[in-house]
Amino acid sequence: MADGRMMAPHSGESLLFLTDEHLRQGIEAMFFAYRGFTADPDRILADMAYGRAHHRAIHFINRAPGTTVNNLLNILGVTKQSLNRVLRTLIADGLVQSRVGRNDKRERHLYLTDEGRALEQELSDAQRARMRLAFRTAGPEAVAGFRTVLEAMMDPEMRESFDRLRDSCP
Amino acid sequence: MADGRMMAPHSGESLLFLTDEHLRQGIEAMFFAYRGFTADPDRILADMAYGRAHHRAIHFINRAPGTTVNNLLNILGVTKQSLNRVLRTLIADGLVQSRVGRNDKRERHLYLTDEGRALEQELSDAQRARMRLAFRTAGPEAVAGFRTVLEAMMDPEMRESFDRLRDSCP
DNA sequence: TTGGAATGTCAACAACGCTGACATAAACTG
DNA sequence: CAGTTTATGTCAGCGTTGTTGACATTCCAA
Repeated sequence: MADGRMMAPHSGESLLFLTDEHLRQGIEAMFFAYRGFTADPDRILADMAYGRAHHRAIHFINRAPGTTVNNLLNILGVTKQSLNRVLRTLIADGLVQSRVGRNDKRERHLYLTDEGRALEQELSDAQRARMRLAFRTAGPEAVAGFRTVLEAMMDPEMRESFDRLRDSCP
Repeated sequence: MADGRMMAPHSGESLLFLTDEHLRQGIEAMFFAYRGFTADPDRILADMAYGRAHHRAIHFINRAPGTTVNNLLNILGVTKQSLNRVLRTLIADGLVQSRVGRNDKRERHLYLTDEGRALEQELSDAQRARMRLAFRTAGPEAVAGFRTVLEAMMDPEMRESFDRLRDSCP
């Protein structure tokens, strides 16, 4: 099977970081880091009737107010039925407002209410605090490398969503 | 609320990468990259009756053969009841073998069978291939930064698990 | 105007987190 | 050494969130 250790001699010292052992460490680092990444919002949400799916919806509605259900679907990469359940509770609880489209009445445009924005703030503050500490600890060059590798790890469509969101905010 | 933009003037140019906008990009990068990270194994597992939880169990049993249920629990960060359901199916399907402890008969030591090792190989090959491509695209310095930031993002206990696993393999 | 495509909603099911109750084995205590 | 406490693992049941299937509404094009 594809063994990184086998190819190192061909490629010289500069590719030693591609041994299977290094790749496995990268894989495990992703696993453990993602747990930390979601830990703080998860703790906040556990007290309410919400979960990680609600957080994601709230995050991206805040990021792109007026977005449609379909658009949100593509960003989140779940089925509309799954998203719909989450949106239903958020709307019922008054965190999200859904407005029928002006031009196309099939579409629903989504906005956070004041209450929704407040929860979004609370969640992002917690998540940003951890990210800020990690970034500060690691330093600017490490952060640049972090972002480069993450972008290279995305599927092309996700990469597009990511770039589009990035470009939409100055 | 904690606004990175507000603190930039205090800290000078070297901390500009800590603005809320940069942090949010880091957060979204984690989200999209993790989707890519799990996409390939998920595709393989979807055809079987297994999911991501089975992959994680198989991965760490392979990494530390003979580990106990309790030990696996601490690494995976789930409840033993949740892990037990996964292990039960893996044992029933002959991918994992569970042996009663010699010294302490309460413990169960876990090993992959040949069949289990085969699935592990298939899953890691897919995941490593993506990681290898990302690492190669990004280059060694970016990879170093990637690992530095991820380690800084972990909770201390996860960081310990990560280090212990890393040190256990030369 | 009618048939198909797009959008969103409702219903039911599977994977996988969780808590609670329990059996067994080990360890401690009087 | 008997009785209690602690540790480990198993079984049962529930909640969140993913899935597919069926359907209503709206738009658009033949």
